[in-house]
Amino acid sequence: MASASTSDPKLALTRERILAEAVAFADEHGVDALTMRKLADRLGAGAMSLYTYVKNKDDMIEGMVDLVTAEIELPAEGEWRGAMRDSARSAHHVLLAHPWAAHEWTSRMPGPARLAYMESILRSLAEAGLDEGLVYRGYHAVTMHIVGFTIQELGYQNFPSGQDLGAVARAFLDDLAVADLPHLALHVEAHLSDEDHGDEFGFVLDLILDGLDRANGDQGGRRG
Amino acid sequence: MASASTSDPKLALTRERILAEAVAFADEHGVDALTMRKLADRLGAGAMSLYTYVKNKDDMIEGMVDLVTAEIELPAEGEWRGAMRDSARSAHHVLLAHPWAAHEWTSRMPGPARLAYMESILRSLAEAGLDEGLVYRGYHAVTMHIVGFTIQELGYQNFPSGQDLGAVARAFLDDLAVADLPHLALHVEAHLSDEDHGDEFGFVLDLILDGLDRANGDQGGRRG
DNA sequence: GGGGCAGCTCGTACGGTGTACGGTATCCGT
DNA sequence: ACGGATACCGTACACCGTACGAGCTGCCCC
Repeated sequence: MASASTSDPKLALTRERILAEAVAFADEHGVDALTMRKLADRLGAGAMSLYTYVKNKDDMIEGMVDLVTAEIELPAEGEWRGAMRDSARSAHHVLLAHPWAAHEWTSRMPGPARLAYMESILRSLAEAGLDEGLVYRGYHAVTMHIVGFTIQELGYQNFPSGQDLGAVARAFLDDLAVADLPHLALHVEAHLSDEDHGDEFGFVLDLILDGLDRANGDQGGRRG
Repeated sequence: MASASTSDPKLALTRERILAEAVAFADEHGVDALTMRKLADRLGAGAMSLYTYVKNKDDMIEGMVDLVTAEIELPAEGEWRGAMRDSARSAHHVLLAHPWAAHEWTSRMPGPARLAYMESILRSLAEAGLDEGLVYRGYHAVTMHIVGFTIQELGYQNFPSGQDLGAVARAFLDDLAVADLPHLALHVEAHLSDEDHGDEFGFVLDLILDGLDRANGDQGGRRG
């Protein structure tokens, strides 16, 4: 019956528990608000106790990113386009569910889960029969799209904090010399009345996958 | 003969001088090492004096990002594919020259220079005759690619700090169970012997631009 | 000329951070 | 029973962003 969520004093400290609680905290309050003292409080421990399981704060955040990465569904075997799409979409969802993670992802060394993730993408592309150079480029294109797009997307919803985009964008437009920025004004209006612009993430992803497919037909696939 | 670079006591404090010096400092030591005290020292001023010209540190970094953005060459009028490519390449160069900037770009409100930049991309796409929905999606695809790709690229060279990628990647591979990650091992080897993989940035950019072109032919361009 | 005021400069101080260090408590192998 | 490892954590330190208010100018209006 006892919930383990906040400060059950009987629960032993472990690296896993620390990382899980840190992820939960970052999800709730943002990674900037995460401090060793506050996290320790939440775990019912002293701040310095965490350092038994964690080298330092950077190491901890690295571990958090890896924990999040482990949630991503890896590309299945078989038809590569669909598998890649599904996995990319899963990564997109996971990174949106932990809005701080994409940003950290880009500036830290990969842990074991992320290495496994990288491996799986590369394998999927290689087993699709892509030319070696195309695997190299395709890997960059796809992963770049996944985290780049998500970061960009999160940027839009993080502008102030919490309130809806509409009010912000409105104020934004009113403040600036809209007359000088007509296309931007239109674009923001489009954002306001979104919903029916559909699946942007998938749109660009398909541009990339189509391009890889086509490039492969031109130079590699046809040759074999 | 007197250089104005570091602490000429006669130079008046201005927002422009502060931002320029802050950018220079961040270029040299990274944005994490940038503190108000150290920056003030460099300017031959007291830390609190900066606050006359800058609301707070966040405001300052916003200004720094905007200053950097102003270096980007906007897309020229005329043939849109070439113009977009040139501008994207310019943005890519600028963001590589200020390695901290791409990361900040994604988490801060745009200032005047960035608004102008956004406007110019949107205008270029619109004047290319793209369908309204394609302008919306194309804008996101292109800008996402520029900063996403650059961030990813910088991630690779920021792993430790300063030393060359080769040694790091080697150590990296040796540590990990390479046998379990064969495709990743291959990929890292490819990174080690780079130089001839060519223009990755342009490769993906072309995938996107080609895709937009094609999508426009299918639904918009043909109709008009 | 003089008095006031506005704006720039910045010393000091406060509440916060990450974490080094050393002390204590608890357990385990002998 | 006891010695040593291990987990825990209180205290302290250096450093951070920045609120506050005191000093110093230089200008305007009487």
